[in-house]
Amino acid sequence: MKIDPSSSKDLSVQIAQAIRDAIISGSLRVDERLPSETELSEKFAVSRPTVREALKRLAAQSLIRTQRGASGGAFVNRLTYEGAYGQQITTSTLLLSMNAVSFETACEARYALERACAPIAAQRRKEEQLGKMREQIARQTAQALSDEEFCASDVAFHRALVDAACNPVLSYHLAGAVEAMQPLMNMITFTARSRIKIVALHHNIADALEAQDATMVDRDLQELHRYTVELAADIIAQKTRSSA
Amino acid sequence: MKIDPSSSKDLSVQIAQAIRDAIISGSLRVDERLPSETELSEKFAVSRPTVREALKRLAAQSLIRTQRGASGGAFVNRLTYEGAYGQQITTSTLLLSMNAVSFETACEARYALERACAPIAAQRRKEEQLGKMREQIARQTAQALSDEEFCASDVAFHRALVDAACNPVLSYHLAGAVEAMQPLMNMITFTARSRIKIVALHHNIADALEAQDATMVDRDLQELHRYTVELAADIIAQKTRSSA
DNA sequence: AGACTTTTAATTGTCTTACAATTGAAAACC
DNA sequence: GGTTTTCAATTGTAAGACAATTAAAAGTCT
Repeated sequence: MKIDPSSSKDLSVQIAQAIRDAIISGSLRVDERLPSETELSEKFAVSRPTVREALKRLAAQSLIRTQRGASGGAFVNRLTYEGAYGQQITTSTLLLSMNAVSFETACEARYALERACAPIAAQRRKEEQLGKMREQIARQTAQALSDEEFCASDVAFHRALVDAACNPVLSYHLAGAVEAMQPLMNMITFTARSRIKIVALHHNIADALEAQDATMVDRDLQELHRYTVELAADIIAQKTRSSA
Repeated sequence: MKIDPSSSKDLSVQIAQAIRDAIISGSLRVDERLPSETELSEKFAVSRPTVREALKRLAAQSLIRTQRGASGGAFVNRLTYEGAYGQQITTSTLLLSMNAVSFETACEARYALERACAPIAAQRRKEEQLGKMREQIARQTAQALSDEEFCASDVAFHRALVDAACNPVLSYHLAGAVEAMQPLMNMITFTARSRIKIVALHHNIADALEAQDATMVDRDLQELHRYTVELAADIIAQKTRSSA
């Protein structure tokens, strides 16, 4: 672990990089304790605030966690699926919100990926995910939900569908695609009629999944995709009209 | 912008969160300059090192960039696709390496997602991506590549395939799935015979894409998936034999 | 001896002050 | 007017101090 003080890069960046490399290469294992901040500052020949800035960088990526007190210190984090989901979702959401991605583009990506999960999900679906899906359908049907709540329930339904594939890596990749759409979906106002149609499709999907009919699931997802884009197009048309 | 000093959370975490929220909500716009560290420390009533730790957290997520000198400071970053790709890939790679994901699981996710791009790619493929694919095929055929180089070229080929769908959101999501497999793929030794088979499939894929034959692309990707898993299974069997 | 309490030492979190390095802009000069 | 110099603002880094936290060690009582 050495750094180059003459490099153009900031010291805290170099130190963070050095520790990151040590973690990735495996020379620092999960749950292993890093040297104390004082020791690190001696090792790298920098001040403690500089070491701390480096550690905060790593903490922001949840590569390490810190604990106070005797026998405290910085520890290498296991990157859990839950943690990775979170990072994935915030990055995806930010990417979409900052780059003026069209609704069509984001929606196309989302449904393409979701349809990829469908055949696997149809094959492996368990009672647990089917239950979650039906639970969300019930929410969407019975209760008087706001548009935001309806949208959140929609996301929960689709996540259950993805999870039904029983492939955590797939769930991880899809998390970003599905959740990041939520801010865009929130712009849509779901009328009573459109809700009925969406819930009906959700019903079909859950039934088809239970019957392990991958073709049917795919068809309904396609229809849901088409209909969602149609709804969004209506909203945009309305806005254009009102501003004209 | 206020924070709660009595909260159980660290001040630098709270400050980072406050600024992050301001960015996400849009009250801080892209390329806008944040107040100087001194001003922030007065505003939040904390010391400058604490503010700095907060800023480093944000910089680690590339939400901001800093510049020294007069008229320097911290600026809100636009999260570019390139930047997001990078974060996506490192997170995905770390997730796979730290969680003992089986080759089959990761491979299934990757090919399922890639096959989702195929129909769109077949429809929209441009000369540019076809060229890149053929270029990588040529590399894989002609030159004497190490296993790592062959593998890297393979990744480049598949990224070109994904990019052919002309949907940057899709490319972003796939970047993690494809690139994160590389460390796992690097464990495979590609014999002359297996290379010939893989390159033949790449050829078929490129041809089918040019002919806009989505069905054929899908079939070849399935075969590539099957063959890759078979190769990996051989390696694992060899290792088990040699250790027994 | 065993359970409970107190002390202690290690470690991170934060503050203060200071100086170095960088850089754009204003001022001075030719 | 153009060039150079100076300056001031800002981030980067350093050093030292104290507060807060926490686990372990030491002490104490039953």
